[in-house]
Amino acid sequence: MSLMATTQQVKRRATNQGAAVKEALAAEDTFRSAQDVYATLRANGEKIGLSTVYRHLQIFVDDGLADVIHKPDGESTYRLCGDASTTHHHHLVCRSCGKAVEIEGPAVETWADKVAAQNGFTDVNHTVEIFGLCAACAA
Amino acid sequence: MSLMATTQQVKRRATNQGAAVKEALAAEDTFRSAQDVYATLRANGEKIGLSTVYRHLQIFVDDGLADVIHKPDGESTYRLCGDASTTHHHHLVCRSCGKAVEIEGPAVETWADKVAAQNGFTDVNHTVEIFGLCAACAA
DNA sequence: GTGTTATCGGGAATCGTTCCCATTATGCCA
DNA sequence: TGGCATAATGGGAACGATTCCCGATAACAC
Repeated sequence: MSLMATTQQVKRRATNQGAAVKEALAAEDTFRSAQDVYATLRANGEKIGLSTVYRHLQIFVDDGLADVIHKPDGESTYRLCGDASTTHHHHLVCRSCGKAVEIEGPAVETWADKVAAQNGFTDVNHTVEIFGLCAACAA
Repeated sequence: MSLMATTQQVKRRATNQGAAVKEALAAEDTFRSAQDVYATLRANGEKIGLSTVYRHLQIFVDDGLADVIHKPDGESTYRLCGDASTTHHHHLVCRSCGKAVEIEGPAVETWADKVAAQNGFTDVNHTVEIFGLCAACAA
């Protein structure tokens, strides 16, 4: 994103399901799919529907509480990332286990904006994700 | 990609359909979805099935003739990019019309590899796509 | 030509995600 | 504290992109 970084939170109701989803995400520092989170919650005996999981994940993203990564296979994965005030950053993600490390690359940001401007592009944003095998999974 | 840059082409049969798909892609310098290409071909009276379009697009990717971009909405889009020997590059893509400009950022490549190495990640690759509105679409 | 076999294509199947809507539960106010 | 307005829920249907299956078709070699 580049414009509208407001992230204005709308009033929302506190529900068990919402808390459960957040908790599930908070439990791991990996990017997890909606289906995955749903399965985990159900396995824990949580009473929640798939729609609700999707709903909350999207809300977290809208509120700037979570980041999304679209895996090459098309699946969307989510991960809580600090709070809404955290600066823009990217991720180094393990292809195998999903574990992610937040990284920053100021140079990339400016480079992206410059290149876009040179080509007459406006309203620019970019995606930069680095995939690899973490030390643990390499074994 | 970082390893396996071999791009070994298997012997393939020359078919009208394969040629048609390549032609359709070659006609525009924009990233286009399989559905889009299929619709265009059918509109042109081409006799081809959707499966075949997907098949050839995937073949182009495997042979290193085309690049893929997974749009945020999950749709995959394809574009012919020089030939297999072309160097690794990224794209500046118009969110609206799909028009793409090939860009290079040597600094980004080295930065990505360095960051990954520092965190113990191996077998690294990365995706860098810049989205924006091209001058034409901004109007 | 003829035969072998890669390729085609249409429809069924899959998969992630969104939509719909009657039911439930939260938060506010009296 | 009780009751109400309405946000949130969830299960199943709907959807769109992609893949799979497999009998029919067409390339290429001899």
